[in-house]
Amino acid sequence: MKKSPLSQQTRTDAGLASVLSVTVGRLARRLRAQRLDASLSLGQNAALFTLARHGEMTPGELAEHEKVQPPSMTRIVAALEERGLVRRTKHPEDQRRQLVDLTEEGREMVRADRRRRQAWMAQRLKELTPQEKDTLRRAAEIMDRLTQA
Amino acid sequence: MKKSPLSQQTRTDAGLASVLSVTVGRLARRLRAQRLDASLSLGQNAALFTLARHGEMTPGELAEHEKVQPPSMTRIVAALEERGLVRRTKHPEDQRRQLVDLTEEGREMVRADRRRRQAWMAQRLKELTPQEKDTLRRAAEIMDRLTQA
DNA sequence: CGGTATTGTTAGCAAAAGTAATGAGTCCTG
DNA sequence: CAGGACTCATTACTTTTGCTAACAATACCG
Repeated sequence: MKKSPLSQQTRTDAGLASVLSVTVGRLARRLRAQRLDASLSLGQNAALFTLARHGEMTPGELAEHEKVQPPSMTRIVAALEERGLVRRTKHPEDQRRQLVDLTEEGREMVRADRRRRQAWMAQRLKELTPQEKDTLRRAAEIMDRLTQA
Repeated sequence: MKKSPLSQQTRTDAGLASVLSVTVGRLARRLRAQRLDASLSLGQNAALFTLARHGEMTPGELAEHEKVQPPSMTRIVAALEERGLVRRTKHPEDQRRQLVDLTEEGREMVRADRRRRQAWMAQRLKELTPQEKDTLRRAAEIMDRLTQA
């Protein structure tokens, strides 16, 4: 089995941290550039996605989850609301807070976005073996946990 | 074996594409925020890292590799040169081109950065099993290939 | 030679996220 | 039960980071 250049730098935790940082940064840029139609920004998509996965939550929780500062989330939510993709309701027990949730239109957008992303990534994914895709699947879960900690 | 919420969305290529996009975006933000001292931006680090890995190359090649446009790389290289981390020399056979390479100081910075990142990530990585770290290692290589395609 | 292509840079701009300050609402304590 | 401290979201402003377009210098080719 041929040793790839990368593997030589990932033996240590520090090496893995470096490689992962660089790779993740590059892939994030690539994904941003890929978003053909300027339909939704990456952040907007992420918020929508999170709501779809976890259900309604407050802007603050959403910001915490996405690892952005509250003002950034305010902007994201405002943009999504303007487009009718989310709805804001007052928190029943605390008038300071709000609850953000997807509208049916928002849910459809999540589905549409998933189809759209496939246009670029599916080409790449198609070239991967099932094992490699499985690796990515499991890595996504692990990275997800990393961001939470 | 308990089924995680994520796995339900990654059965299809499109689902995997979505999850990966969101997770990668979030982790990239997290990493950016993590860069404690304002030592180097993510992009600067990535360029440095690439030079450390592949040796000297022209700004254009570097831009191509990092998936940014040439003007962006101009700025990154200028910033690195100003700090004495890289050196620019004229290409021996083509006066238009330049060759960018690390200085010894740059090499030390790569090492220092690796140690610095470890401060945050090592905490997370420590909680992972060897198998999980291996998954990340292999995923990094796969994602690396994805960005090249 | 003279025109075209390529490489890198400069200039100007736009998107996205951050910090600091503000307003509204809640909670707690004296 | 009033006043002060705290919390959540927002507004205002700045920073970061990348882009496109236009340009200068060099190389290549007919």
